[in-house]
Amino acid sequence: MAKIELDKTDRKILSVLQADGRLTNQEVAERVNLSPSPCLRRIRNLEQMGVIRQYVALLDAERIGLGLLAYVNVRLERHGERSAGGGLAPRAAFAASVMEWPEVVACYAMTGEMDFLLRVHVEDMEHFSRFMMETLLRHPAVLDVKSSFALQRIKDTTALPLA
Amino acid sequence: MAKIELDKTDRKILSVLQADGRLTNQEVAERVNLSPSPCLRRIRNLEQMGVIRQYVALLDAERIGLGLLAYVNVRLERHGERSAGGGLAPRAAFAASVMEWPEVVACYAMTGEMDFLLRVHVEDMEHFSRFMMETLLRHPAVLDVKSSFALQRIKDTTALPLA
DNA sequence: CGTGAAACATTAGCGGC
DNA sequence: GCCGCTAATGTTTCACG
Repeated sequence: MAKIELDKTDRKILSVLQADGRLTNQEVAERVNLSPSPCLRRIRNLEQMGVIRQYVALLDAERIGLGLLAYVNVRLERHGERSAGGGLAPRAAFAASVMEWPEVVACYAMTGEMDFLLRVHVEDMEHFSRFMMETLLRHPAVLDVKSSFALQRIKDTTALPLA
Repeated sequence: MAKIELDKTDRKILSVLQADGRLTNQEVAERVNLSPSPCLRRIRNLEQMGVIRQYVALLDAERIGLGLLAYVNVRLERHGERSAGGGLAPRAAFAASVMEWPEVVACYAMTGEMDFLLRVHVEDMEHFSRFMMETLLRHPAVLDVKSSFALQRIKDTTALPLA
């Protein structure tokens, strides 16, 4: 959880791996002007410290049939921060449900009037509508929602700035 | 851009690589019950078709010192959808600027009252404030903005649902 | 940090279902 | 068409200087 100090070489390595996570260690080593073994030691260290969280393949949403991207603001019921009946508080119950819904790829608790912001990938508006009616709006913790739909992707990168 | 047909094996491969993008071809092959060569051919094919867009390393924002995540709604000036002076229209000018700002990791044009939704990673509130005052609000295309800050990450995955 | 060598992975060609 | 074998080439990953 704490911030970790990174030297220039570490940052170069991270920048290279943020752009291509499948580079061979040899290629990374070349690009950061190191020989393979110290480079590998640094990479393993960055993995160990949790600076590198994961390696993943990124898919093209449209090519796998997910043509609609929505951001949904959710407001929860206010009553029962501690449930009387022994159930979960609304926030915990909602968080648990979100983990189960595959179309919700991201969910953050936020400041402001809305409690949560969801990123939702679905095939089309019909599927979105079904998800709303049959799942999200039926959830007992949900008070109301406001949805917006992506018209155009200007930029979307997983690469964080390494100042 | 078009949707691509995937059989069960392709979907298994994608699901495995979305969870770990550095698996060796041999390991992928084992998990999908294929021998290495057809598995590799399928993976290369999925890359070629653009279903797999990219392989990346995901970093932990906090551990590299980015402790604050904001979502910023931006509304643009309405006048001059085509600029008289030969400059870019506000939307195009704004999009071009967004590409240059490293703290903005995502930007979508959206339906609704706000024109754009930005995801912004910064060190702390002071840096956010500086980014607002000195960069975003100074941009000639920007009319006004509304910011919300992430209090808690419930879920955030790059893995898309493979229905 | 760099070198070298063993273990392991990738990938093209070819034959079979 | 798609699968699986084999064999050459390239990569990873140590112990050690």
